[in-house]
Formats: sequence, C-alpha cells, structure tokens
Amino acid sequence: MSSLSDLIEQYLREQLARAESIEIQRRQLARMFRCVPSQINYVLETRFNIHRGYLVHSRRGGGGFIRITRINWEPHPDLPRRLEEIIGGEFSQEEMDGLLYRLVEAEVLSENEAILVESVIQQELTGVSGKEADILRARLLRVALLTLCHQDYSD
Amino acid sequence: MSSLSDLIEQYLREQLARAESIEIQRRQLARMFRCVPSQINYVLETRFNIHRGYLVHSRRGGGGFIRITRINWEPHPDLPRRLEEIIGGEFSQEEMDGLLYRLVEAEVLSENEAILVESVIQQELTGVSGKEADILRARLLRVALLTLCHQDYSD
DNA sequence: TAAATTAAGGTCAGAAAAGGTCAAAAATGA
DNA sequence: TCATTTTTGACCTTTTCTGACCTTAATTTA
Repeated sequence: MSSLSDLIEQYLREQLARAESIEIQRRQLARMFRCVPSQINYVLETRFNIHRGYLVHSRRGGGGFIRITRINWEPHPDLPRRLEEIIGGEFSQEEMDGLLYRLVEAEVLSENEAILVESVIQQELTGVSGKEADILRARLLRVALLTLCHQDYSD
Repeated sequence: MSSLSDLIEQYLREQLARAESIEIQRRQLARMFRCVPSQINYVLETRFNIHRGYLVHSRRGGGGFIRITRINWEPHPDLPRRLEEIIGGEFSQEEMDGLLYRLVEAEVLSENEAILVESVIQQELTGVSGKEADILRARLLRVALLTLCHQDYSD
C-alpha cells in the first residue's frame, strides 16, 4: 500500500482541497519526493486526469509550470469516465441518438441542449460518411458533452 | 508562472486596460525590466499578436516608438456564425490559444471554460499532428464553442 | 545640402530553462 | 506465475532569454 505515487497524489490532493487550482514545478516536486521528474507525469496521468475530475495544463520553457484544476462535476461525478467508456472510438448516428435520449431522461441534459448537440454535430459531419463519420462523431460528441457537463460555479 | 515575459505582458496589459492604444520606447522598457531590448520584441510577438487582438506598429530612428493597439471585439449579434467564419477549415494551436484568450477578454467565456475547452480538445488530439490535427482541431473547437455559446439561450 | 553621426528599433541564431514522451526495468498482487 | 502498476532514465520539444549584427530616421556638421 501507499506507493510513492500515492504519496504524491495525497500531497497534491491536500493542496487542491484548499484551492480550486494549484501550480507546481515538476522539477521541484520531483526533488521534494526524491524521484525522477517523469514520475510526476505518471501521477498526473493516472490520478489527475479528466475522468477523475481534474484538468492539467502546463507550460514548458523558462518559468514553466504545471497547473492542476479541480472541476466541479457535482451532479454526476463519474459522468466523464462513463461517457468515454460508452462512446469509445467509434459511435454511430443511432447510438448517439440513443445516448442523447438517455441523457435527457436522466436530466443530465435539457432537451434543448440535446437538440443543440445533435444539430451542431450533424452540421459538422456533412460530407463525411461511413466509418470515418463514426470516428469523427465519437470525438465531437465527447468534446460537446464534456464541455456541456462542466458546471461552472466559480467566478 | 511569472517569467520575465509574463511580468512585461502584465505591465503592458495594465496600460492597455486604461487606453485603447499605448506608445512605448523599447530601450526604456528594457531598462525598466533590466533586460535586453529584444526581449521586448519577444513579448510583443508572443503576447500582443493579431490572434490575441492586438496590432503593433513601430518607427525606428530618433524619436522612435512602438505603438500597441487593442482591437476591440465588436459585440456581434450573431456570435455563432462569427465563430464559424473565424475558425474555418483548419485552426492551429496558436490560433486557438489566441481565440480563447480573446473570448475570455470579451467575457464570452469564463477562464475556467476556456481552460476546459483547451484541455478537452488537447486530450482528444493526442496522437494526431500536422495538418490533420489542424483540421480536427477546427471541428472540435467549433463544436465546443457552439455548444457553450448556445447554452445561454436554452431554457 | 550632402555626408556623417546618433538614436532609435529589428532580426536571428544559439544558449538556457523548463516540461514531455516512451520503453524498459522493477515491484506488486491476484 | 503472470498481468498490471510503478519507477527510472535517455532523449525530445517548447518557451524564454541574450547578444551580435542590421536597418531606418532624425540631427548635426562640413
């Protein structure tokens, strides 16, 4: 139990409990835990990804940093993970209709939002068909739903 | 955060918050921040370019100056259509950063929304590069922004 | 007035300072 | 055992910063 990754995760969570967003320096954090810098990336990838409700943003070069932002997914905490599981790499028109219907039923989306997502994606898919369309649809739907489901309570 | 470039950017933005256009002297600004003059050019190129909504005009020789002008985002009645025009068929990472920056400036998006959009799209683009990435980025960004922008009109 | 001088700003390549990627090795646990 | 997770390190990319050298415009001087 409690590998180094767990300890780093715990440390970052403590920081994030006090602020919605924190900024770290990869090198410095790595020194602090006496590990190689890429270990920090591993922790970020496995513990602070979008499924778990975190956004990671970074900048290289002098004055570089890594910013971790906690997202408020309050109403449906595991929605992002489930969406990715459900949508996967390809998604047909019928599957999308079914999913949007269910999301409206579950009151995750309003009917207007579902209609909007449908029409915007439809528009974007004009001229594309077959497997290519299914791949593109999966990507577009993921982006649309993740964007919509972000409850922005801040500011 | 806060590299020297960030500090210079911050200083100039404060000036530009009070006036639509400002004039600076490269040498004097460089002395003020204890850096080499070309550092000022770097800040102008990376932070005050056209994508971010600024125009830079300069004159050499005695009495030379650099003028930075903020281009105001006209509150266009039909933002969605406008976005489609701006984004077009391909959109680079740099262009996206600039557009998101401007949308936050114009208070069309909150900072969190911009971070979310960028992060989700970045996630979706892993493994894709070059022209293919620019095409896909344009599509994803359109869907994300149109989805967000229409949200206000529903219910 | 033409040339020389001075006073700006511009360009570009390279060094420095971050963070990123990926695959292999090591550890873990079912 | 053997599949999964963690850890490591070699190598890569991006961003910032610096300095040498270039161009342009105004001013001074012959």
